[in-house]
Amino acid sequence: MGRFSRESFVIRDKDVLREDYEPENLEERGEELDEYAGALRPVVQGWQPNNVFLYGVTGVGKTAATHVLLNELLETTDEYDDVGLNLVEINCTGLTSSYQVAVNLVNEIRSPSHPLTTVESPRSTMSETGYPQKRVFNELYDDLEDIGGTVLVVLDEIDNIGGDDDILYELPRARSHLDLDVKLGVIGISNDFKFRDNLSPKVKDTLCEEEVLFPPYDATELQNILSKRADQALFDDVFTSEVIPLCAALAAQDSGSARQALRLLRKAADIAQSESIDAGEERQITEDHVRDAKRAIERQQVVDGMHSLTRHGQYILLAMCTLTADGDTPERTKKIHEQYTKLTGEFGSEPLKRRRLHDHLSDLTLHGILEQVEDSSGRGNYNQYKLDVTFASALEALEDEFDNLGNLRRKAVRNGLIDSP
DNA sequence: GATCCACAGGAAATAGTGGCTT
DNA sequence: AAGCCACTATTTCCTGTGGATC
Repeated sequence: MGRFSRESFVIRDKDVLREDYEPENLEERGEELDEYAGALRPVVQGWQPNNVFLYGVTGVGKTAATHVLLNELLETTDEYDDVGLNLVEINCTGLTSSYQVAVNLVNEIRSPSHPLTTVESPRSTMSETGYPQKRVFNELYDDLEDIGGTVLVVLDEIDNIGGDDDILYELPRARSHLDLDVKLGVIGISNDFKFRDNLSPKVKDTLCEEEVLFPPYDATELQNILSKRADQALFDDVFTSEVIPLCAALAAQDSGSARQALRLLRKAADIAQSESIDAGEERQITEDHVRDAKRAIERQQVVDGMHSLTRHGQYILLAMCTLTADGDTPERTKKIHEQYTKLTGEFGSEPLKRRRLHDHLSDLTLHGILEQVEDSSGRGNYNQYKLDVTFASALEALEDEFDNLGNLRRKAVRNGLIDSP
């Protein structure tokens, strides 16, 4: 059997398990779809669209529901001459300000692949910074006016912009204020329930006309979703009867996210698949594969997180590792700062101030690399931190970034934290 | 019980980088 | 080239908190 055999044992169609795969029918979201569709109905009549806000944690079908409904809506409006429906959709991941969202909207409209780009006015895209904010909004209005008809602007993961909600104020304003010939609707999709509360009052009034809540899936719903997907993606009888309930249960406990559940199943299938190839015969997916998958996914996320740290983030993680090797964790921020300051000295770089260290530490905590621990000394509510990943994986990640960690590794071996290489 | 200590974390200012306009 | 503009990372300043201390 060759190393690159095309034979596939477990997986029939891997695409069906991919994160970006969107089924034509969305399971278990009947009520939400009805409510959502109701909010979009004015579009069919050619009326001013509602602004719609969708709330729910990641992986509960908000984006999928949007695509399902908007496709239906496009098909329906195609039947009528008097409604010209156009869509502009962007994902706001990584965009931290209204300014950036506006620039990305403009660029999306102008991107050559966008169906709304007209041949007559091939405007060039804007750079991400440099213009006054006013200018960017004006360009956006101009573009929207050129498109005309009914325009639905979909802002996925809009909570990324945090408190800076200018764009949400400006977009609805564009339709009434600039007497444009455009019927404009905004669809905002947020993973964060609190996002609504943080919006300024002027935005809340106009924008939150319709809201649809997407609750997390429970284990039963996840099982149903997974079964449907597994039927397509996997060969028959390649998994034991506990596999799907287990994936569903693990995901339901944690996030209620279908994305997470599918990720587990896919990874478990991957593992079983490569075992099968090694063995040269089919190996069923088992509970153990799912548990291995869970571990592998978590480890990968943390390792990715560690590699994307800034230089000082790495110093701080290194400081935490040395403290751990000395058996001193959990440790108060003060001691962490001392250790960190010593380390930066050794590497000939200036240490950050105390305040900034706090930010880095809570950042690392947020990414699951450190864990904040209750202070046991009885004194005040001070923060203490310890590694929330194995020492081995932290050291491994750090060794990719630093050269001289031999001492640290030896000390860790002496203290039984890791095995000798 | 008033005061102090040591820290957490918010808000605003600053520095450095890089693009845009005139 | 000068003067804007926005971004990110960081520093400075400051308020609040809860146990410790007097």
